Amino acid sequence: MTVLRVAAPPDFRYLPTVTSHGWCVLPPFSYDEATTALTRLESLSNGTVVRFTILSDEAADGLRVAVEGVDKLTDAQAGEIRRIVARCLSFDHDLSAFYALTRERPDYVWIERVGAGRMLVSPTVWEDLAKTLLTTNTTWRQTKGMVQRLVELGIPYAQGGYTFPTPATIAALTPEALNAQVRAGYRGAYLHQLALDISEGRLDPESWRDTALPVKDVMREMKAIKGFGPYAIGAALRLLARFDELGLDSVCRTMFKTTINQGHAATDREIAAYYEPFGAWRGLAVWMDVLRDDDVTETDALNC
DNA sequence: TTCCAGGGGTAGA
DNA sequence: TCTACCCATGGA
Repeated sequence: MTVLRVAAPPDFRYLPTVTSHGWCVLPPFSYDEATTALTRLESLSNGTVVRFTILSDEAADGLRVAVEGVDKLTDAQAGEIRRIVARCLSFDHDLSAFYALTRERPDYVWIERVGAGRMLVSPTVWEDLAKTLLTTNTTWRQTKGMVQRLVELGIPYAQGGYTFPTPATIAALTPEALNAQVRAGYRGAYLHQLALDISEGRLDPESWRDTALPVKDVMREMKAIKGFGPYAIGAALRLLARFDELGLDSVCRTMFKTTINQGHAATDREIAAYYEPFGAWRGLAVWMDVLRDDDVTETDALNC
């Protein structure tokens, strides 16, 4: 086992980022609530399959990353793992403009105080899209089951678990074979088509990371993906640190009803009006309200 | 049996 | 833009 020390940005907070939503318990991530360790299996670019476990190292203002699966890490492998960790924990995300907005509203000052706002994301946009698709019109429990069965199509790690399968791996299956394994219902065909479009070069989700690319252009490409409607687009945009869409789902609507609207159900239009003052940050503001409600980060909710 | 879940596609107005 | 209806899956 090799331990890497990874420096984090000054305003980075480990726990609010790792538990920013349910991704931390979807393989190839796993989360140990007792130790707050975040673990992930990854196939490095030279084919080495590693398992790395991230812990906060507050004394060093950074992270401690324990890497297993390779006797001695090369500099290139260590660099790759550092880049993956930085990406998954949204190191490069600048929240200062959002925090400036929240300082004007007493109900939202807690966000900057605890250092929330960064989202846990996957190393590839493909993985985030696939997982987002598997959250649509289903329960969190079933999402976890579908993702577990999906990663069983990835590369196995000797001591257990799998890496996330590549688009090419999924595209190489027939839609029927894919769904025989994943049991994703009607979503299976959408997932297969997404993998096919990426692996054959018709869709390049990684290009969406370019911050110079207007969000409207990203949304146009997302809308063309079967299975991606308003919720999935908003959720996927949030993981790309673009918060222009609300991405409302049943969790958001329930939160709004119970904690903001005095128990009264609101239309999506009314919810949108409430978050309008947050402008381009509204998608993050609504998710922070969900987090404050604590339905998403509580162990029961994650493990149900 | 029916309902519904971190909804979305399609057809028709 | 809106509504009605359909869509696999599995737990309640």
